[in-house]
Amino acid sequence: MSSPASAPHRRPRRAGRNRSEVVTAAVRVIARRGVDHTRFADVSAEAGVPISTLQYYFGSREDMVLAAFDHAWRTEREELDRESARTSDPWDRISRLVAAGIGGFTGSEELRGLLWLEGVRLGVRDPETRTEVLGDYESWRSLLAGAIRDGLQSGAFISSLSPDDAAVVTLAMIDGAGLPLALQDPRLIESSAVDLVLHAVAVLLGRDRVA
Amino acid sequence: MSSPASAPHRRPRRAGRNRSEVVTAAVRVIARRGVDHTRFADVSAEAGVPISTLQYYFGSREDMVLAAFDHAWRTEREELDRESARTSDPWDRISRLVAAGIGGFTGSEELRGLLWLEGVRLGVRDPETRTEVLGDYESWRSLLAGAIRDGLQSGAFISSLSPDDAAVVTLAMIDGAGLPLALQDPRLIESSAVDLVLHAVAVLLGRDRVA
Amino acid sequence: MSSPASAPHRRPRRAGRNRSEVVTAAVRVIARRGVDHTRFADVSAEAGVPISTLQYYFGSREDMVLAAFDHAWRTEREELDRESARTSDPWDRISRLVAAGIGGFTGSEELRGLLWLEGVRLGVRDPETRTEVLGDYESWRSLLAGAIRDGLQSGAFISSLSPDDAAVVTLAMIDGAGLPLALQDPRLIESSAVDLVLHAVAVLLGRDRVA
Amino acid sequence: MSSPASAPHRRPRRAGRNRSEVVTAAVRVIARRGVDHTRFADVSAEAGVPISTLQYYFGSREDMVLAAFDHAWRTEREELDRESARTSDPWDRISRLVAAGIGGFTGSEELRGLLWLEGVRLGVRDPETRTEVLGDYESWRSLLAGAIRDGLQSGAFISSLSPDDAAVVTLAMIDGAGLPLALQDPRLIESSAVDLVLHAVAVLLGRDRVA
DNA sequence: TATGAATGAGAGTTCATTCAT
DNA sequence: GATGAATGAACTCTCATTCAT
Repeated sequence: MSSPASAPHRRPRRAGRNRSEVVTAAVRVIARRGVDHTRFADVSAEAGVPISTLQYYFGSREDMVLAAFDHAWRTEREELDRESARTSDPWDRISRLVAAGIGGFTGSEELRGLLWLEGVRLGVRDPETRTEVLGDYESWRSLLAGAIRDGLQSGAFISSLSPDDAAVVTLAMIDGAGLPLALQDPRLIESSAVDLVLHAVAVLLGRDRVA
Repeated sequence: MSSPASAPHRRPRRAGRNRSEVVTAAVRVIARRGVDHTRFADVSAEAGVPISTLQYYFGSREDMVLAAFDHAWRTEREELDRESARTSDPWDRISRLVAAGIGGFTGSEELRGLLWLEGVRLGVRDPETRTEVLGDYESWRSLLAGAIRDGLQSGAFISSLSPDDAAVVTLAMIDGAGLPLALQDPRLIESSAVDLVLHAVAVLLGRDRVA
Repeated sequence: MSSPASAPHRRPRRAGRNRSEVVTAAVRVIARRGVDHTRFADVSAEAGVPISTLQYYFGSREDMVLAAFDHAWRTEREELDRESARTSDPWDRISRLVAAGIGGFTGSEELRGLLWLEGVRLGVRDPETRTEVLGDYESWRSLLAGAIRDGLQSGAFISSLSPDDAAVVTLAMIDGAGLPLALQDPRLIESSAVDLVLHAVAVLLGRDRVA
Repeated sequence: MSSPASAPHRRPRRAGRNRSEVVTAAVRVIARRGVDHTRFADVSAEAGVPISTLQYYFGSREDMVLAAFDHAWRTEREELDRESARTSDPWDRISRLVAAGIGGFTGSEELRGLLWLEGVRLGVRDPETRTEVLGDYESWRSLLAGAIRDGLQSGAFISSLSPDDAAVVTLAMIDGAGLPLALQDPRLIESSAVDLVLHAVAVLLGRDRVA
């Protein structure tokens, strides 16, 4: 393509770029079809590269799956940090996190919730994945706990629960409300689910004591 | 039930009895290995019957899985009803339900939580299963909502949430706390998880106002 | 059920009658689906009796097929004799036989031709069946040869072929025209096929020398 | 065809070549055992390649069968054209075609007749195959009709049948005589069958008026 | 005499993987 | 660095058959 002589790395990104495109394709397939129904052939079709190329990139099917999850966790963490950094107000931060968490479970384009579900399911049986999923839990909890701690210190919140415990419960509500949303439970639609959880969290944090 | 001493049929209704034993074997395998890794061979080994017998009983692998889930949902519902009927005190009933729900996710013998997780995962993609899972959600919610309503009427609880909404949130906490428990999250062990959720529910229902 | 002592044969025909109904059901299924696609299940459905009853009647699948063919050959022979006995005029007899033979290959209700084809196909590889099919050939040829011989003796026909050879050729034309008819060859429809073959046979027997 | 001494590809187009060898193996097995008894295992043994390779080549058993028939029809048509082009004399051409047609039904090495029979049997029930078999019929008939037309025009033949009709009848005799030959009918051995049919055709075409 | 329950054998299909370019 | 050809392993499914009643 260019300067074949002087460049020490002729196509430094080409391969890497293509590989990362393939990874995101794998992520999409896994979220849509589920880990156990993700075949090389599916990812091959989604990414537009031959099966043997996938194997060249990842080695085995299992390694492809792990690479996809690895990429997904990392991406999610970055997005989370970015999202929660957009405001300093504790309740605002919590609201954003709750909305983001529950939002991951709705809509046919949104694959985060499904991918998380696949991760949990895998983690229940596979120790390696488990560690990664628990890391994801920790990211969420620490962000939530941070906001809660700030609110308590500022006097905006009052709670008999420790910030960490409150974070655990809050995250539980996000996940526990997200799953029926993913199931299109007629009892829950996204907006009301977010409101409901936020209402409960507000009670928990003594934020509605004025009401 | 009781064969009157000299029954002409030595083994009463062999087929039906054996089939139901096989179903519970299938349930165990599904919970342990996951739906997608449940082979005829696995159930065959667990139940001690040849593969072809499984096919004779169920027709196809998929139908075997459905039969297993069907059995599991039905069983769970019966157990739930029995459990919640053991006391009339609203808070007691809620405590039992929370403990039962979260308890389903712990211990290697306990398969309910894992089976539920498989059901959710299936239901996300399969409409038929989805209906059944949502039915399960309804069972839980109606029991919880009933207890909450009783408590509100008796004045034991005070809440700005409707009984139905409070039930939704409570169930979300059970499920959302159950999953990390199934992942053996070091942050949660069973007893503390139950206490934590109960504490949060108590706050939600204005039960700790005296405390 | 009744007089268990004196009657030497309690239900002398019941079984036999049902068995023969089942045989004709098997014949229909074989003609429709082909020998190799005829399952116990198909005959069971067609005859309305359980599979195990078929096995009780015939022993094995193969024996069921043989019984069906046996019945079919016998029936065909009787019909042939009856058909050709209905007239003494040689050409009339030939016409009837040609029309009957070719007619067996047309229409969705007519299964004779298909059954014969199955028989041939089986006979090519199975000596036992082969003998039966060749017997069927003999029946046709002797009827045809008889008519031809009569015609030659009466001076109605003139041919350089022996009656036996002429019969062989005539039967070949019947079968050879029947197959494309069974294939719904647009080039052949039943009436024209019969006319065409009869025309050729007439030429062969010097019957159109006046024309 | 000829590799120019030092070709960089040691084995030229391995895939294509081997595949076509496998197809002919499939043709042999089908003719010998019949379509419905042709298993992957049989062709695998005959061709000396693993079953999975057959599936890689053809996709499914059914497609393998179709590929085999496709190959066989094409081959037969080419052979027919070649055979009939070897002489310009109408009667010679007819003789060759009759002999070739009937010859396909005799001898244990000769598989054409058996394959044709399988095709007919399949075509009776499967529309796709039917079209191909009827195409085969057309090839034969057009060659025969061409020779007959030539003979009529040259005055060598005289017939009250149109060339097309005469061709239909001639082909019927070939097939109708071929089947009992395939059944090893003691009444017919190859040479006499060919002579007999040729005699009949000669009469039909008014060729023996001199005799 | 007739039938339901249970099972073994045999076959096709999917899919990851290995190998050679 | 990337890809097509080929293959073995694992699994489901169909179906005839055996057994007991």
